[in-house]
Amino acid sequence: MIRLYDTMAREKREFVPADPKRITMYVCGPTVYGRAHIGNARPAVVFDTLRRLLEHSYPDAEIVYARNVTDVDDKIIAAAEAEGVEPSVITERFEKHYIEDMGALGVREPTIAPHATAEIAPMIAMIGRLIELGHAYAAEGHVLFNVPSDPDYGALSRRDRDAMLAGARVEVAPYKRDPADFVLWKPSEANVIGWDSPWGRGRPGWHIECSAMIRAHLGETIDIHGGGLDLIFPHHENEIAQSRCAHGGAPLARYWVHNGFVDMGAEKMSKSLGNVVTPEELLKQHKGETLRLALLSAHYRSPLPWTESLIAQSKAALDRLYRTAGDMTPGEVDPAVVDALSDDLNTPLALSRLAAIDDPGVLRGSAMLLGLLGETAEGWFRGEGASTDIEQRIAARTEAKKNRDFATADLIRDELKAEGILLEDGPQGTTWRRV
RNA sequence: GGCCCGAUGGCGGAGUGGUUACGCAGAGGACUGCAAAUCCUUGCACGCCGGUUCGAUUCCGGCUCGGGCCUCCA
Repeated sequence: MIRLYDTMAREKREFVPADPKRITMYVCGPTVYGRAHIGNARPAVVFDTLRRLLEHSYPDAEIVYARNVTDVDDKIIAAAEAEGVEPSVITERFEKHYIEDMGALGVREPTIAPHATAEIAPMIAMIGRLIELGHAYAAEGHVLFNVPSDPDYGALSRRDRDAMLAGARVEVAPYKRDPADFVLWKPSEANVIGWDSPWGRGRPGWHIECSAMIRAHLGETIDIHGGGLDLIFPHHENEIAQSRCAHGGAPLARYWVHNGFVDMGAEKMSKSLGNVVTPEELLKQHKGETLRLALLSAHYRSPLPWTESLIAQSKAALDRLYRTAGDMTPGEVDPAVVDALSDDLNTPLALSRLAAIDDPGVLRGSAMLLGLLGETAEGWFRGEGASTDIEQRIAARTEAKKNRDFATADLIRDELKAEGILLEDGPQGTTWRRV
């Protein structure tokens, strides 16, 4: 039995899929205008791990995991203008990077990756439906969702209208009927990317994108909707309002799962704060798997302080796990690991249980549920590349040792160490690894 | 200001009404020509003040500190 903390209920709930043969999960993906940072990678890794758990726990079910790509957005438009290229040049480049970066962290590609620009028709259809039903209105080329038309608005973020407006940081546009109304469709000037619509040439707002794509690919009600804590309000609140109002009250998602932030120092890592560190940079120094373990070392809802020490600890922990697992093929999954993950994806507890496994096959099989120990110990410790030279020098050292010429033996060992190769003398002879 | 979350040893981080995980780092020992790795042993914690209780790190209240959201954000 899997239990998940549901943000809507503010408590852990037993996960029961609506259809045990087809489990649907949607996670808000990247807006592809720049390189992802390690904070962006957290939801990718967390929900990738949840997906692996679902696949393990529901072997007979189809697990449909959708992660969207937002490829129309004002930041994309700005980036394209700055480079003097079409927006698609920007979005294709950064989507490619996103897939590479996440792939390096052991994140599998989702089942479906809908792109906003390819789904304009369903968005227009949903907006039209909301207008028909009196939940939205057109004004000066915009279409706005009328928040007061939805009595349940605010249920996810637990805010009432006064609270939402009290601290509003943005000026209220004059064409809004209500200050809380948000945009479903906005006009595009002639030189800006846009599509024809009943309300003129324009482009979709951010929130409608997810609602329309969920409906198109997964249905009116999905099992799990995921994303970062900062998306609860307004993004997910607005998604809920759009979808529920367009679908006669059907709830958008049965479980709302939100991950906490990666922190730099005391505050969250974010592009607007400018305190980001990217997988791109980190991968020059560290293996992706080390970064993945670091991201899984705290519970997904807790803040995760990102430090050099965390990376070093993760690396050391993986060295030990790989030493135990060796090159054994994956075996049974340890039920203790499944239990830990099944309790609201308690990855730190699962990791501690991994550390207690002696059997190499069971260890590898269990670790792979977390997307870890995916390569051989040989690959982890030695990497790719020729090694006959190394083997020859080790043989020379072994010969020197046999002659009790320890000066020569130590010289060879020191030389190799300077090249980043560490020798270890065991009962079966000398082995080596890269450090 | 409103809403929400958190505070655990040198670091990361679970968990629990009573004997306090686990990992990393440290110390000692075994092993080793010396190392490394491994194994054994080991020190170190539950923000503050009250309350409930036979007993609280764990439950309740207050406080302090930190963080998040309040229409850019994973």
